[in-house]
Amino acid sequence: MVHIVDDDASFRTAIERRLKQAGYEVATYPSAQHLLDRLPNESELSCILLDMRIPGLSGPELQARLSELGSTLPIVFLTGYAEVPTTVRAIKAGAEDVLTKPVSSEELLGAIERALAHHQVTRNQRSRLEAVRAHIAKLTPREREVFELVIRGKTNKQVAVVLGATERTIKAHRHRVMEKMQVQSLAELVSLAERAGVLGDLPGTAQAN
Amino acid sequence: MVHIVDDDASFRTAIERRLKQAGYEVATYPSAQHLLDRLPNESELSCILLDMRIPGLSGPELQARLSELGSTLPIVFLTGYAEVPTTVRAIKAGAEDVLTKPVSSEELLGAIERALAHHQVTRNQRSRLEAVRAHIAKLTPREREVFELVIRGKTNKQVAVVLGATERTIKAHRHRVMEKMQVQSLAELVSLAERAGVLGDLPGTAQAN
DNA sequence: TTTACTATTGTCCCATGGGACAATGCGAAG
DNA sequence: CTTCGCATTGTCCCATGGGACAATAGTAAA
Repeated sequence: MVHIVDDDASFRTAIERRLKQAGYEVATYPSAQHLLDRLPNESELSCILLDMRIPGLSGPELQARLSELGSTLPIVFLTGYAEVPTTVRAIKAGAEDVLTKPVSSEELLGAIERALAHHQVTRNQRSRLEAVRAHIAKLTPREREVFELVIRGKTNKQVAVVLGATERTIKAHRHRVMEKMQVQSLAELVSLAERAGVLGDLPGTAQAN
Repeated sequence: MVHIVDDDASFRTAIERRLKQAGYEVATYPSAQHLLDRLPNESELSCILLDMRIPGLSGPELQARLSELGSTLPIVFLTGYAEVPTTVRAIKAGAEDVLTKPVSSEELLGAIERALAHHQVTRNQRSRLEAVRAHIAKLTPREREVFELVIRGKTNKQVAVVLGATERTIKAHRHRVMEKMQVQSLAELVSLAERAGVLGDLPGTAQAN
């Protein structure tokens, strides 16, 4: 599935025809706002073919907006002019590719293939991450506190002191944490936390210049 | 410190003058090979100002070469022509920025500032990573095996079975692993392993399309 | 008010982790 | 041949983790 955003109707249909012929499903949008109004389903394998210069929200602006909304849809930009600074910003902001019009079918299809392949990977990573975060979200405030300390290597006793509770209590919370996070060992718990970005930077390795 | 690679001598000296005036130390190289011959010190805060088109190894080729060599020096490309595909590749390959000639002092100094700031961060991350890897490298083969299993949540008993040894033996190895890795808890050990990329992808979350 | 969730703490008991002290066997480097 | 690093295993003992069973109390929702 490819989402085409371009204000030029004849261009849209031309590209649409090319992509459909290549076996892709296509949805077209005359403006960024049209796409925002019908946000593509994140879970469907797809990418966005986005014109850099369009009336209303510009391509990069739409990219920023989607990013704010947490979208991971890969974006392939199309631009009529070879604007290096814009290209640099777009790629650094995560665009999959930037193509110049007129674009050959080879370039176009290649870029779209890469974008879709990339989306597939991203989507999987994302779903794992969200699964972990969902589990964390189900922890009660107290359990969350215990969690934070446990993954940093604190023993039950140490956690008990910090949180002003009995070791026995911490044991109970810890047990529920392991349960809710669906892990069998401390190692797994730390792995998940690390991958979910719960553990900030480790102290002690700071380095001035 | 800024390393300038450009085949045009007059351009080199012009830029050199501008940068020195802005307070930077400068080293110039007439070709990619000259820079490779005197590889800049990774530990010094610096960046490379690299012309895209130079005789011999091209800019992107030098970039690839440095990358292979494990360099993390940030690269700011300079190009006389607005080549979008090349720009895209350069940025995706990790270039800090791509500027078009003629370049304003504002652009140039801004890009260099960002590159140096980025290098500072990268360098710190890198030194931490290397410290961890250095520790791992000091493990004996057997200790390494124990390490791999322990960070995946295996108990001493389980490790013992897998490696065909007594639980007591594993305990001994494990003890030395904790010692050599300089950590006090399993949680820290897992954190380090995770950050060093020792733990591959977790099984069980695969997802087909 | 009754139910449900959360936080808290206890005791008993067993499994596991980890330190102390000690020893054996093997292969490589000197 | 001797020294050194590595792998191996033992016993004793204590600290810590974790399951089972049980209970109290406050708060918020139904």
